[in-house]
This record gives sequence, C-alpha cells and structure tokens, in this order.
Amino acid sequence: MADELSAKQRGILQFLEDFIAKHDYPPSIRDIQNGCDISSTSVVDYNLKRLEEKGFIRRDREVSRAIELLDGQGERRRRGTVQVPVLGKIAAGIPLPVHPDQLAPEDVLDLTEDIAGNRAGLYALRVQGTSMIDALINDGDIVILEPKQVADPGDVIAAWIVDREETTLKKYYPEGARVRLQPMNSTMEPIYEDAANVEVQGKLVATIRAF
Amino acid sequence: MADELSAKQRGILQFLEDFIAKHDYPPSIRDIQNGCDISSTSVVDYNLKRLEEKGFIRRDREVSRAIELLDGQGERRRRGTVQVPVLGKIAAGIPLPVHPDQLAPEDVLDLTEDIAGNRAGLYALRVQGTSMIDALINDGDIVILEPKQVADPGDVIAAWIVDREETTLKKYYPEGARVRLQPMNSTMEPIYEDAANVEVQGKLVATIRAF
DNA sequence: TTTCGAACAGAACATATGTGCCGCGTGGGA
DNA sequence: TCCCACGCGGCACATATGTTCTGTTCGAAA
Repeated sequence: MADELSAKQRGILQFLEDFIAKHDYPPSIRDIQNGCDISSTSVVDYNLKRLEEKGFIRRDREVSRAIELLDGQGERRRRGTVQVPVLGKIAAGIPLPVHPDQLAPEDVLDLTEDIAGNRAGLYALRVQGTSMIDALINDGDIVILEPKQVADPGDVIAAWIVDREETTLKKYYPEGARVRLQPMNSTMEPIYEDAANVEVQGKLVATIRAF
Repeated sequence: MADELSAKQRGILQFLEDFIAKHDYPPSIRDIQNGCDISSTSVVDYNLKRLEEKGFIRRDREVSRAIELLDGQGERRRRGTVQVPVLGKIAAGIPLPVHPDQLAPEDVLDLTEDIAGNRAGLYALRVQGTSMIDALINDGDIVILEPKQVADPGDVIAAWIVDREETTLKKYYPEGARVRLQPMNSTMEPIYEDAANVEVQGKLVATIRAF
C-alpha cells in the first residue's frame, strides 16, 4: 500500500490541476507528456495507473481526457474552489491555533475565489458564544482567517490579548508603544492595549453566516 | 444578434451541465448526440457552433471534449457552484425588488453549495449604510436572499415596514394580529408591528463580509 | 410559384488519443 | 551470479472523436 508519490507523479498531479484550472477540461495523455517533459506516452499511462491505484485520480478507460481529480482518499474534488479546513471553534477564552497545518480539520468548507481571493493557507473557525458581538460576529458564524504574525494598519485581525487571555477580532492600528483596537461596529469605542500585550494571530479574510 | 436559444440548444446546454457535474469532464459530440436524442453528429456540431456564437460555450477546435461552459456573456463559469446575481443595494429606505428575475444583475457572485444550499432563485444585495447594524450586518456586507412572500416563524426575513418605508432584517415571529421582529443581536429588544404593516420580502439565507 | 437560408440527416474523412507490445537499464534479493 | 520487478522509451495499432461534404426538408419572403 504505497501512499508515496514519485517526483514524476507529483509533477503530473500538479500539471493536471493547472491544466484543468486553465482549460476547464482535462488534458490528454500527450498533453501531459509535453507539459511534464516525459519521453513517452506509455510512461504517462504507467504513472496514471499508479495514481489511480493510489486514489488520486479516476479514469474512464477508452475515453479521451477522462481524468477526474480526486483528493488521495478517493474523494471527488471540486473545481474552481478553494478547500478551507474548518479547524475548530473560536471563543473568547481560547487562543487560535498557531500552526494551523498541524491540526486535523474536522470539516472542509468549499469557498469560491470571490470570497477567498487568491490567498493561501486559509483556515476557518466556528464562532462559539456571543463574545465577538462587538465585531458584528454572532454565535455560529464562520470566520475565515489568513495566518499571519504581523498585520498592516487597518487590517481586521484576530488578536490574542495576553493578560486577559482573550481572543478578539478588531481593526488594528499600531500607535507607537500601544495598539488601538477598533471594533468593527463603528458606534463603539476603541480599546487601547500595550503593544507587548497584543499578539497578532491572523488576518480576517471573511465572515459567513448561514441560516 | 440572436440571443434566443432553440429548445434543442437549451437541451444541449442542460446536458452539458449535467454531464460535467457527473463526470467532471466534458462530453464528446457523440455523447451529446446520444444524451439528447439527436440524429446526427453534424446537428450537434451545428448547434454547438450556434451556442459558441452566442457566448454560452467555448470550444477548442480539433481537441476532443474541449468544451468550456460560459454564462451567455462570454464569461467563464465555475463548476460546482451556484451563480447568484447581485441585484443592487439594500438600504434602510428602499424596498427590495419584488421580482428579482426582472432586474439585470450588476454583478454575479459564485457561491458553493456549502453556503447556498440547494435553494433556487437566490439573489444577493449589497448593504449600504449601517442601518442594519442591529442585525449584525454592516455597511458593505452582502446578504443572500431567497425570494419568499410568506415566512415560517423563526425565519430571518427581510421585512418591509410599510408605514415607516423601511427595510429591516429580523427574526420573524407572528403573534396573532401583530408580528414580533427580533433583532439577531440577542442583547437587543424586539419590536412589534401590526401584521398588516409588515411585508415579507424574502428569507435571509446567508450574509458574507469580505475584507 | 420560386428562392433562399436555417436546421437537419447521413456518411466519409482526418486525426487526436488511449492502449498494447517489445525491449532496455538498473537495483535488490536469492 | 542470475533473476525479476520496476520504471522507462519507442512505436504501432485501433478507435474515439471532431470535421466536412452533399443532400433533404421546411417555412418565410419575393
């Protein structure tokens, strides 16, 4: 049960993704041959068979360009969307995961580029409780975050307030030694924290509330 | 400049959608022929040329199964997503469009089924102003609505308050002759309106805020 | 009526494309 | 050492598939 992919197989997989993203239909074997600088169609065929065995693609035999991309577990993949892992919950009293990659996603959210933009490494969290109500974020909402340790002024960030052990979502304005954290609800007053007391944990990309 | 599609052309387009949704790769001309009960490949070819002229598909000549689905305006379509038209703005003082179909969308938003669900006829509106802040909806947010003239208790609806000429987004609880409209921010008090003074204009499906 | 073009039928044609077969290195195990 | 699976190269082959050509039908316009 070999789950390992050879360099050539990873290259083919990458080429498949790019080609489909570009053309909206799968490449032929000879397209792959040229795109990956492979010497023979039979080599492509050989490696496609391996990829199919390992559950990364599915092929309909005898049909041109009949390659479907799977995710390595035999699951169908969606096109034109970004898979964003839902890593867990976010509440006032718990810090965000610092290394999102290390967590097993409990769920996956498909997002279009309309929402996700071209950012990479995004992850999502479910909001638990109403502690972020001042950020116009309710219990049950989903927040999409881009992992970041530094933020630009004006970014909406997820900040960990060290001494209060609290996560908050606010607009970020560094002002010398202190930081102004402005609620997104413009009728509310900003709070000020010592710069050393604020840890930037990520940048807010979007929030989604479904009913 | 014929924008009209014949029944056969609509059938082919439908078949294309279904086939691609099912297989993740486009059908061959003969697949279309069989799937649509068309007598000859040349008829398929003929109608595909028409569809291409009208901007519903794009084809790469001489390449098998090289059909891309477009949206009728020559724009690329995404797969596994729902196209939701952005019909305009929503503000406190303007009613929602009653017949969304009749408006030309100023923009199109791609949504995955994760967000849109399986509902049909959805449309989106951009929120202008902060008048919906009590519904945790900010200036610039996008609201996704399902057209509906009647709502179930507990639905979050877009309601037109007749005498105040005002649009509001609230949870809907009919209570006999009056209606309780509960803000989504649970710390705020509900308002009560005469049932005749409340017009249900649609059901809120989701809200999206992108940064 | 005639004319003309849109839509279609049927078949032949050219080629794009998946598949199979034979063979060659190479490296590890018996 | 021999043997064999693995990964690969090269090529021929069958066919899946897009294209094209000739004709037919039908309805509207002349």
